[in-house]
Amino acid sequence: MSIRHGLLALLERGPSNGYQLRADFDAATGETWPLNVGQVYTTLDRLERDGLVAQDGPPDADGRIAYRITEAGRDAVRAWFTSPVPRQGAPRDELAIKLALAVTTPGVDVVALVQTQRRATITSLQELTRLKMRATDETDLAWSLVLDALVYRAEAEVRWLDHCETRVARAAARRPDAAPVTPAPAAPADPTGKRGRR
Amino acid sequence: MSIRHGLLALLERGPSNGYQLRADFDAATGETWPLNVGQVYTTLDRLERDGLVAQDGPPDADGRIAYRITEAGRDAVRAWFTSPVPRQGAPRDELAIKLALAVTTPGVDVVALVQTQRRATITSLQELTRLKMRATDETDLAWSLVLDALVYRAEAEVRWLDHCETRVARAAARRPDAAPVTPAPAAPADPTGKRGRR
DNA sequence: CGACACATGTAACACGTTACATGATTTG
DNA sequence: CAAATCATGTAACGTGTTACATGTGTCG
Repeated sequence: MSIRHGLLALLERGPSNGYQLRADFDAATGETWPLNVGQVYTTLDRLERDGLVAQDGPPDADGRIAYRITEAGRDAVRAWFTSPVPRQGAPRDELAIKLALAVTTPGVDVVALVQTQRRATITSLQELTRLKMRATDETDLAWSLVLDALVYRAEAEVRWLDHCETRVARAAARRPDAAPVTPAPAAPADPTGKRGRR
Repeated sequence: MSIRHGLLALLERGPSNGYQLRADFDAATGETWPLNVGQVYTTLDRLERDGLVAQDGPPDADGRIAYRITEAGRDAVRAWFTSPVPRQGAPRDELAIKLALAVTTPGVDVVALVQTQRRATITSLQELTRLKMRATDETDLAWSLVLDALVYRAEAEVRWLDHCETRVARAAARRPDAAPVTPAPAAPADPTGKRGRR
């Protein structure tokens, strides 16, 4: 839904066409999440269908089709900007899920997993600081803030990974667990199941 | 893709059926991202189509259809657990996009936006600490780690929001900008900057 | 009996991605 | 001329969400 709202917000700055909107969107987020052009057109169609934007006259001499935001669209933008992003609507965190399953799956080297991820996150963190040198406050506040968001998140991820490592180590110490590597043949797996957790 | 891999990982612990898998998935993540049952069945179909799982015999007396993981599926799980989650494949951060567009859209009260979001994040942070009291290391390590991930992320978000506020204020001070807000009824403007937290 | 948990599935829809197709204009 | 850029669009596919339909078994 970020694209919908993003395009709407861009259109509040004045009528524009799909190609231009895409460029503006990419510029605003510093090409962090590049936007496919086709996506822009389909999204514009849906926005028009929902009455949030309207074509601003016929295509011009160069074939450009300008869209303008409607009153309903303006309301939607206002609502978007004045309401917080819902916390429970947050997308699934792949890394968190992976770790949650790793610690409950026998034969997974959780420590190695954490280490690998940590290295990857640190690397992207370095990449981010390299990018940040090019986006100073002056030139592009928006992009700079987006980069900061990624940095803050990555840093939190590293801290969380370290936290996980100590927690896992502590849990492993508490009860000397099974063999740390995958044994080749499969487990028997109790067909009488029926009872789950909870 | 987290669901695919999640179900695969659960199946590596032994054959199971859709209903049970859903319960296990929810249990592993502490009902943080509840999984729709129907989704499980369609995902199992796709996994079977791709040769990563296979039906483990005919339905039993109670109508249960057990699936088991195949060798290819085992490879996929191993690959998932041994490779880091790609940083550039990260989903769009709605909050970051919103703020990036807010600072480049005239007539948006960025400070108010930040404050509103901050309050919401703090609230969900409190909710999380409340939940954490129920998930101690002993009872459920996986859930506890997931909650920690959310906490770390939320804390980072708060820090980032504070960071944004000062950055925006500094930028606004540097160049006295256009009309600050849509003049709704009682907008107490507050040119002193709303400084106070942290 | 009626309600509820168990268990499987389908249909409709929204969103996103990739890839391709079509033209007009510019430029080396 | 050939290639790149501008600009619009369509098709196919994967994934996710919600809602509904169906049937069995259990229990108060």
